[in-house]
Amino acid sequence: MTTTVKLNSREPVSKSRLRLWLRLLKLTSGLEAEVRRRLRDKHDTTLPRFDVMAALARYPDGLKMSELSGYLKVSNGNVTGIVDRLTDEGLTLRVSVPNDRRAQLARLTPKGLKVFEALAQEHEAWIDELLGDLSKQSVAELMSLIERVKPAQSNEELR
Amino acid sequence: MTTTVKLNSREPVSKSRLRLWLRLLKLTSGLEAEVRRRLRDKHDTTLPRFDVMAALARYPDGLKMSELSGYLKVSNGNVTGIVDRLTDEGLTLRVSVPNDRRAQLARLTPKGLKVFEALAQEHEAWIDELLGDLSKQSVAELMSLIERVKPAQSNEELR
DNA sequence: GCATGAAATTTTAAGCTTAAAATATATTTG
DNA sequence: CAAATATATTTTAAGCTTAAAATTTCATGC
Repeated sequence: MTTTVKLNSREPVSKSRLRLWLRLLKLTSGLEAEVRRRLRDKHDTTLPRFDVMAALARYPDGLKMSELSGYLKVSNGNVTGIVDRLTDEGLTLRVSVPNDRRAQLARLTPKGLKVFEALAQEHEAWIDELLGDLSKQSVAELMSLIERVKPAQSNEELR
Repeated sequence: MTTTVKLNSREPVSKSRLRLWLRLLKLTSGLEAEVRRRLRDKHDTTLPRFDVMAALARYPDGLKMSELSGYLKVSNGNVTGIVDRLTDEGLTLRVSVPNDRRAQLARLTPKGLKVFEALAQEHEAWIDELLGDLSKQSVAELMSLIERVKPAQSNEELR
């Protein structure tokens, strides 16, 4: 239940924070690249498409385009394109909103839901495999350390 | 020097690994977005440009285009475009390699080096600020936990 | 009711990214 | 040495991403 660590007191903390950041970035970028690769090679899809489907799966009644982009923290124009392409493939559709002809709900089609559920299950297995070196304890320790970084939680506004 | 953690034994470890992964991704994406924002707003540049300059700063004699893309783990065509634009701005240049007319070295210009050094100094301060909630100890603990994940180190080949 | 401003979305322009094709040069091999 | 193969790089096509401009519709105030 404990971790013991040697501290290098010679180095200023700003340098070790930078090294940690670069390591963190290398780790997440590498894992993310592997997930992208598998999505492409095994399922002919992409991470952005997966993210959009995951958001819509969580909201079965659909999300307005602006809600979707807010939820995913990407631009409006961005989701326009992704939903366009998902719609071309029959995985999503746009539903008009009563009493507001400006807005539209994006929704998963039944096919889209089915595709996403299979994808999500595989995705969880991939992560389990890729993080397989982390024991339950290490996972818990990492989670608790990560939570200490403010922007992680109050992700809303950093500016 | 120790960390104590409550373990939720109810949850399968695959689920907690997935939650950790999503948290990690949210943290690094948020921090990276903030760095990109500052590079753009304060210095009218981008993270890929910064990464290329950082690589070239580490190799003052220059890197072949393929070495550069290998070092940064991006495609060949990718660095072609970035170096093109850096060269347009007078920050890099291409030097032909003796005895091999196929290859070219990318190098920082003196101006490029000056620009990068200022940028790098600010960048380190940003990271120090953004990770300011992590004590020296937390940094060391995080680093040691991260190192446990295999792909982080043997980044060469996941496939 | 009509003008004005606000809100929701799409379009546009520019850059990043990749895989695959194309080009140019080098090396190997018959 | 000529042909085939390998290597280094660029080009191309498609998708992702953003900020800013453009469009459409709604709400407010006169």
